[in-house]
Amino acid sequence: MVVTLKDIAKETGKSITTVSRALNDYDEVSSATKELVHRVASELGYTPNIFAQRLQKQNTDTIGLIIPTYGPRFSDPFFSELLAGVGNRAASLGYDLLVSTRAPGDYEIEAYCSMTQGRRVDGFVLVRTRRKDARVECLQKSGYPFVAFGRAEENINFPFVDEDGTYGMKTVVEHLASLGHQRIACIAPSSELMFAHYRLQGFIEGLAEVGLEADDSLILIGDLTQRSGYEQANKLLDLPSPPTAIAACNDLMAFGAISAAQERGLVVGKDISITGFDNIPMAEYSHPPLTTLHQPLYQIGGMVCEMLIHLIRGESLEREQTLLKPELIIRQSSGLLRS
Amino acid sequence: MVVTLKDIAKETGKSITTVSRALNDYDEVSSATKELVHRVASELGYTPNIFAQRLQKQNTDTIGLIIPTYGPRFSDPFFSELLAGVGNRAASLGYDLLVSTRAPGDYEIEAYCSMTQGRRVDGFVLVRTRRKDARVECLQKSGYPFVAFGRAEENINFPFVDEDGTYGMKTVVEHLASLGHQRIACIAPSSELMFAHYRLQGFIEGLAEVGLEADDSLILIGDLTQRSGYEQANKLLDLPSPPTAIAACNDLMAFGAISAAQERGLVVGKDISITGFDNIPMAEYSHPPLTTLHQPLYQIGGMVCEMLIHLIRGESLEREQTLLKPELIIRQSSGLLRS
DNA sequence: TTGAAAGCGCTAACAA
DNA sequence: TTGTTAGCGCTTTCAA
Repeated sequence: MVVTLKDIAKETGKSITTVSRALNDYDEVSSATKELVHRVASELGYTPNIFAQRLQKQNTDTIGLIIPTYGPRFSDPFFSELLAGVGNRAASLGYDLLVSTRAPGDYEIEAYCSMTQGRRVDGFVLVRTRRKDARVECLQKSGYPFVAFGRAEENINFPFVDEDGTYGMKTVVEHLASLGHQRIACIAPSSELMFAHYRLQGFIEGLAEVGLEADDSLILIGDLTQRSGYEQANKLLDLPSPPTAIAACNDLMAFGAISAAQERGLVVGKDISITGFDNIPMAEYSHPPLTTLHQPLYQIGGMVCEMLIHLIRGESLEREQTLLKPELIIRQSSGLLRS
Repeated sequence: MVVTLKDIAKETGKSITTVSRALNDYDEVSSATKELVHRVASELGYTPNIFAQRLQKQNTDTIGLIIPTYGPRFSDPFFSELLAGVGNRAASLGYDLLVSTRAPGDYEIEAYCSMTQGRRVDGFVLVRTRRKDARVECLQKSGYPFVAFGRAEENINFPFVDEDGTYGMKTVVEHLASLGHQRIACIAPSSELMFAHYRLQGFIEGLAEVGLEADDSLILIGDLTQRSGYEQANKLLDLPSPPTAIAACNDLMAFGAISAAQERGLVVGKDISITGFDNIPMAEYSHPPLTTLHQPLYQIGGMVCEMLIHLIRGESLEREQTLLKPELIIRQSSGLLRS
């Protein structure tokens, strides 16, 4: 039923070896034989058995991506776009993409172990690096190639693509300060997440650069969801002297903050300025449209994937580590301080 | 370097066969041998070579999921949650998940072909069925097991889980009518998508049931994105006699419609009612919180995945086809008609 | 330019 | 209860 090399060999009167060589376009095979073999192969509808190939070649032509799913109702537009970027690039380079979804924690590492020990994949794309990242340790120990979207702490070295969150948040603070804001709050995710660390650092440095004092009561921790943006913004707005601007560290939390402000009758962009980070497609059509920092997730996914495949193939990387400058997109959610 | 059965055989003095049988817990192996083999195996850090197993067993223990990515900036929270549901269930049942991302169209079918012809997966999860669905044809022809999230046209039969969109939209229309709305508009995706077809049908039937006339000028086509919700809502609001309520066929478009209304100074839930469908997590924390229909995507992903694995294992399904009743979640985006 | 034969690591039919 | 042997479909020496 399923066509194998053997069938083609029988049909053409050649040996299995010759057929294999012809199909793999070896130089030593005569062009007549090649043509014959190819014709018969396509007539019979031959497709190689990839497991036989993989067993023989001891590789998998597959890359692994383990998506950290926060919460039971995991629904982050961030990952859709990244996944599309990784997936499409992998396909175009002839690689399969094995995806696993795990909540961060113990079981997450098991997923990596089962993929590495079972040699199911040739390498990994690692997303959303963390300060003390067991995944990085695990992969470095196992010697598996991987490329991360995100950096680690200074002393740990690996190939990555990352956006310069520090720079990004600085430009946001600068922007808000230039609009006259002096009490600027920040809703940041736990600094356990490296990107959050860098963004928060940018927020603090940004304040210093424009000559504003950092006020700890204006820095709250969120969990990246719209809900937590809403909750933390409410806390900020309840302060005796509330901020006139809120810089959220991602768009989703910014949306939540906007809802909280609007619920109190504030006009966002006038009474209060709120900014995000990521520029997810929704940011353009929210009310008001969101001032945020653009992150080209689809492209980043592609870059990371391509770097990984180079690594897997033993090729050297043009750049081991890339830091992208996010672009500030000014929309109507930020505006002049009302005097 | 890599430990194989051979190594364990050498170490224990048993044959490769016995070792294999011991590790696979065959009855006929003496418990002493089993224990010995297991001990040595774990001492040596043995893990089976899955490709050898798959070559031998002629199966893959892998299921395929091809995500249709609409547009270059694919960012649909819908799929994140579904993916998590499928992925987690697959993992817990011992299956790998091979994901491919393709824009609907010609290349999409290629992805299915390469997965089927290469026998890379044991079966497929099919998402977002379409009226004339080349994927269904392709899979039915190839005889590959698959389970869909979504139905096809009446004459085509396959296992699926789906939400009853017709019922859902009827309850929405009923709800809006009970609030006094008479001019109710609908923003629906192209009826090419089966779920859109059912939802639109529910909208129309719902109008009839409450004794309202359907007005074609109040039914516009969107593409599921926030942007198109925004654009279509603007068209509706520009009508000489604009609707007092808009039922969008998904949450994202509802958000876009809300933005459009708010931009004109309308208070959503008072001056105009706007509803969605899906109840993505954002719906709860938007401004105003969105009246919508809940779809348990995570659970649906799990169900579909589990059904597929039953099918792959040749087990019979408890239910071949499941239709879920979506629950209406009433929030503040819908309210009494202003007189 | 081609073919025979070995082997990738595993499972399973058959024999002992 | 265990071992021998064959074979899954492929690639790759080695020899002709």
